[in-house]
Amino acid sequence: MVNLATLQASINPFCQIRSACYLPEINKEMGDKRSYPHSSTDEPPNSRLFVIGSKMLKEEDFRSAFGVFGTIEEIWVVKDRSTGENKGVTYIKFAKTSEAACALEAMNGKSIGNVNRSIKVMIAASRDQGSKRESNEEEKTLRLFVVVPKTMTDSELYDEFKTYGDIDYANILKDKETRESKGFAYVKYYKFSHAAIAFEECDKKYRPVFAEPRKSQRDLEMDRHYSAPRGHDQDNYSQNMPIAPPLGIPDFHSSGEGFTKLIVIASPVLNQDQLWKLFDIVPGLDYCHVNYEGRPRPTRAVAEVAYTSPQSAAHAREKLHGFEYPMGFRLIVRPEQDNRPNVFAGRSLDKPKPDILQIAETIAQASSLIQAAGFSPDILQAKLGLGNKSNPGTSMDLDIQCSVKLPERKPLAKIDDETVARCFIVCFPSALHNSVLKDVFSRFENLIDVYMLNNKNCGYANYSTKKSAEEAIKVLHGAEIMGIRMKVMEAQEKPDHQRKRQRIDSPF
DNA sequence: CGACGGGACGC
DNA sequence: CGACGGGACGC
Repeated sequence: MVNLATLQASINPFCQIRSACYLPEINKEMGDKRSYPHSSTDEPPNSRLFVIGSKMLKEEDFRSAFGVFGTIEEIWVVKDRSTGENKGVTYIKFAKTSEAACALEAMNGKSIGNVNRSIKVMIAASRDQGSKRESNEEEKTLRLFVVVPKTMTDSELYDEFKTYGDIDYANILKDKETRESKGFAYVKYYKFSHAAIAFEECDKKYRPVFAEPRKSQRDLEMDRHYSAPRGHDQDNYSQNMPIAPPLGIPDFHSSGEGFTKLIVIASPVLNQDQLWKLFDIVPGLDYCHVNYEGRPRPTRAVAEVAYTSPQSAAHAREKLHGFEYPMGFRLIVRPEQDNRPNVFAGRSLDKPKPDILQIAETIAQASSLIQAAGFSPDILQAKLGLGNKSNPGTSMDLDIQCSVKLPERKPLAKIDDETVARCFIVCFPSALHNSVLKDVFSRFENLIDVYMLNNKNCGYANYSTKKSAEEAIKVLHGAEIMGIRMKVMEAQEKPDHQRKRQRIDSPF
């Protein structure tokens, strides 16, 4: 038996228990589908429990034990169809996911009614999948998949969602090469009830869903076993890492042997001349050819960069791989042929780490480039670890070519600020890249997000203050940026049916 | 002259 | 041990 006190004690603080005032409603007649449209489905997700217990337990036993956690929509004690015998399993449908979560966490393993045996409480599998269980069951109740503004960082996401419970990790998905946000993220909690509260209470703009579980380790091993039976695996544990480490900038210390040609992945806003100047920092540049990939507008530049000696190529790779140029884009620099001769096996790499003199030299060499490209030298210094206090953002300013004078960049909006003003943006003849948009529109404070619609030349910039949107319009409307003509005007209100419900914080 | 985004994890 | 019933034209 459990009493209310033990229940309360076992319920976590993030889970709001329904008080007695809800009980009369619970006690009214059940099974009325018109008032509980979801009672026979699993909506909202993970709101239906599957309870294994004694065949002696009656509906009322479940009602009195589980009713305290919230609104029960239906209790179904399964009986044998022909004999009518209680089969010892029961479905309990709650109105809310968090209610089911609290009930599960509090009641699993407890005994109820007058039966001196513990019950087992699980999330009911959806009706169509029968009784078969996911290989890694728990994950589907702990992990949310959310849409996030492109301007959001991992730690902002973490801070935003930690208000609902203890977070295992909060990872924004990023392009493997450019490291730009893809605009969605996983947030994993340690407890189902925390994930459930986040699912229900977070701002609707995040469009949360419970994430589909990743393939289990066993499944992955099976796959590997049948496809590529090579070597040992190294990382199936990343899903359990607290916060994804920034992808290392691997292998800075490659030997100066084996390759003279590099493949460079870079921002599509860079032209061949800019890339040439950058790679020409390292003596021995032979040529630099650029192609642009991505339709309808380029999403990246792919350059073939060759040096006259392997030492130069290795040096360029070492200095420039992972370098953020421009803001938001890390260069990817790798040998054209990555199946290098295995010089690593024989001897250890005794090449020293770049020392302070080398770095200083690089900076000196870079200065002319920086001048030419319109960067400020202290940003590069900061980037290479010598720098002064300024610009903690560690990213470089873009070389924005603009027909009008742009203000300095300003802080973005606080992460939970609401959009109060929107600019409608039209680019002609083609859309500007995200990183350029972000740079330009963040010159007016409190930018929330800026984006172009898919395959269109128009988009929106969202601000949390009306003043900024107005200033952006005043400055940018009619301007020409990177050769693109801009129209920036006040956005019409969304049509009614697409307006998302937003929190209303204003007292008025 | 353009109007309302986006959804899956390195093998 | 242990996985899917019942209801059914009304206000």
